[in-house]
Amino acid sequence: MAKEPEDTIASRISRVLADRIVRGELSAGLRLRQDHIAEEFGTSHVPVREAFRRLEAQGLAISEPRRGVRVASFDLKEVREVAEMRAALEVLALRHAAKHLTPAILDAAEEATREGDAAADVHAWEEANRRFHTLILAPCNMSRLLASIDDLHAASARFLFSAWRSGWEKRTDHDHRAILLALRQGRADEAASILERHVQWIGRAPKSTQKGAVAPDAFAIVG
Amino acid sequence: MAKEPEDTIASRISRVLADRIVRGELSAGLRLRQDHIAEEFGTSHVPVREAFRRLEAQGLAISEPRRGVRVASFDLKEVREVAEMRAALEVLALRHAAKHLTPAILDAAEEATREGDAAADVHAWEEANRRFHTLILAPCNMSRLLASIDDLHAASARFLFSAWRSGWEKRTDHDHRAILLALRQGRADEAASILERHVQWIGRAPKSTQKGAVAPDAFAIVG
DNA sequence: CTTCTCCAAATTATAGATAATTTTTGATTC
DNA sequence: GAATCAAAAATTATCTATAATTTGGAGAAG
Repeated sequence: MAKEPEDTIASRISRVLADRIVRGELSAGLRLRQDHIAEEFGTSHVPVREAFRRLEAQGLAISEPRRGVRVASFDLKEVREVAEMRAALEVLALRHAAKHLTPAILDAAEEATREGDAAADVHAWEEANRRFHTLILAPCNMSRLLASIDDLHAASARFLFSAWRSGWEKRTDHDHRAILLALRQGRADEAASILERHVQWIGRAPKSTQKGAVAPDAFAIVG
Repeated sequence: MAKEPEDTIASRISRVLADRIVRGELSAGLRLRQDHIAEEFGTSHVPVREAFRRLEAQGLAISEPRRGVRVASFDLKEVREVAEMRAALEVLALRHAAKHLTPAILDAAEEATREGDAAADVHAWEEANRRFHTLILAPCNMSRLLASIDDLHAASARFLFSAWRSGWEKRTDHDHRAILLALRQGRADEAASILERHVQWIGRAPKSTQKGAVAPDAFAIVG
């Protein structure tokens, strides 16, 4: 057993690189040299180039012909753009998912919220947050929509991690609970409008401090 | 001069293949054999594989490891999904674009609508239709959003071409004109809601006739 | 100190080879 | 004649080696 679900080398590489970029281990603008990466993964450059194409499509890397591939940079404008796209698409997904939501799913989503509240660091919080959103949206059963949302979520997480590089304090996610309450009571429209506002909080007036650091309070809700 | 804007062979291949898939020249389920394609384009298989990754990300092809790549199939459910995503994202784009629209842009969009009304075949109509949408949305200046809309537009066009394989009759696009009128009068919200309804007409009850052919009238508006 | 030339490094792409896997074909059996 | 299983062919996925092109910088000339 113990067979890995990643079948091609290229997909494994793109997954690992995407994770590193999102977590901030590879900083914006950094050049991704195919030969180095090939060496690290013990492969040739061919699957590496395929992985680059995938990252490019996800918006995590940009490729300039004959000049190589580098980690995509992102500014506040793009963060807002991603937040608005997520808001629009997650609302759509929730509208379709609502009628398929079961109490069991809502309980699992509530558990995810609790885990987020208890998270020790930003990575644990993000993992729980992502699970919450996935749980309530997946029942829409629209694969293309869910894939797009997933890519946007990764872009959001990247911003979140970069902003919260240092310092993390526990908080309680009231929006998640309000969404769940509305869903339990069958008020799907209200749940959707809370979700819309909730997601759009990302990238709102980060008020960077002197040294480029960012004030954590500006992101009271980053779901 | 006459230098082509496509710099890498891989991007050229993916563009040509995407066009063929959208136009229906490559039918759903067809296997894309890398060596054959490599031979056709006079290249090796490496850029072909890169092109495959791009097509996969666009949802035009699906790749099964060790079993190769085939043209993605699509059913009515996915067409509706794409239509709803387009509606959500185009509304978002228009809301941001509205304040940057100039009379010159609106005139160009009106000209595109006229060309669509006069189109001799479905390909000419689609080209004009696409130009209309691009013209009024591009000023939102959100590159990621516009790229997503473009991919969705390609998926829509694919469905349109497959449904309208035989038979094409001229029509007048009242929705486009209503959108332009609302924009000229500064009623962006109304323009957005017409656009939302307009785009969602795609994939509504195609009522296929006996032989799998589709009744053109079912797609009175396919924008 | 600026500008120019030239060289090294990196990317893009070609060609050919190999192992693994899928598909097809063919032979054998019931 | 149909079904089944094995051999053969085709295809994918990958590696190695190499050519062409381009960028970027090091060092020389003004």
